Amino acid sequence: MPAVDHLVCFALYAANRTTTQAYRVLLEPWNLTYPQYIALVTLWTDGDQSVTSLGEALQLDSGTLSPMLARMEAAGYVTRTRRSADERVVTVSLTPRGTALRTELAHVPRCIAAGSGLPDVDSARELIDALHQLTEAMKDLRDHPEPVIAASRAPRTTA
Amino acid sequence: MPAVDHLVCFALYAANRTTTQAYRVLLEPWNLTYPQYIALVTLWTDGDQSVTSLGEALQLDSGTLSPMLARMEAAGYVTRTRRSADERVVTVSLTPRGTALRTELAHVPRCIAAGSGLPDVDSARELIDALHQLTEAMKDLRDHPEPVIAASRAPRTTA
DNA sequence: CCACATTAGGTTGTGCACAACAAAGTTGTA
DNA sequence: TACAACTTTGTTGTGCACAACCTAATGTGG
Repeated sequence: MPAVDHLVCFALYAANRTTTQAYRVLLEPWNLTYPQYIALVTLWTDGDQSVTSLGEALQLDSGTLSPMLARMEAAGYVTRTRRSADERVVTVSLTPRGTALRTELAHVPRCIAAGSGLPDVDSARELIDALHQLTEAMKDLRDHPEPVIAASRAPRTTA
Repeated sequence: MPAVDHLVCFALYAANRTTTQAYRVLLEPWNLTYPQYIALVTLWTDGDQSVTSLGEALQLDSGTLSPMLARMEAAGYVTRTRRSADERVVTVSLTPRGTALRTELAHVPRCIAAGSGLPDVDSARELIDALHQLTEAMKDLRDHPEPVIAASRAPRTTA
């Protein structure tokens, strides 16, 4: 077994890429990527909204979203219009075609859920909770990096 | 709470990016990225090896590794030499500088482990196992995509 | 030996991520 | 009303990921 397989970070990294690959197979007929799909899920569920709002939901910044939304607009799934009340804000709206995808892609979450190997909703929620906790812990670490003490003897786990 | 937060796939996606961001803070002084770091971990642990072997360990293909290893060679951390016995094979070897990083970066896994919020080695292993199982399930799905049956009523979980 | 398939690695093109920066609009305040 | 500070979005440059393709080297059957 490769050395990195003992690290939480690598298990996360590998699982994320493999999941993205599974989505790729499902989404390819619509020329959609996984990040584009979750943007659509957000728009379907929470409705048309600003770039910033979408970025907060997906935890992505404008450097990622601007080109991605431009591609989705070119594909005819969304439109981008500046609000007259505040010309800084761009509202991302679903087109009829983008709205129709909600029905066309209804099999996607079913395929993923059925193929996930997770036996029920509770085990899925447990995994989600564990990942959310890890995310929050890593945000702390990212935003408050402890000064490196060379001689530190922190408790040892294998993250 | 954003709609996508109920999906296993998004929890995975967000946790992976946030973990990478935490590593970025730790690795930035050495101009290393997270994928470069796990390549080094593999070389430190399993020794010099071919590009293919490294790709199997990290689950990455030559399209990703070739440019990355070229950057690591330019940084002076590894060398790439063709084997005389089989000129197709390139051996990736640690330079003295690359080997020295193992000591210099010894704080990195400690910082991540201490900041991960995982209380002990057992809980880390549980999470790793759950992620490995998910990875294998997603590999199955990726490699054997079931033909989409529009009327399928698969058991519902929220993956 | 020769034609062919196979294998290893590299190249090209597209799409995220993200840091750093730029530009335009809005707001608070002197 | 000026004008500096702030907000929102977009742009640029770098580095993964990965599909598709290419080349060189090796192996294999005839």
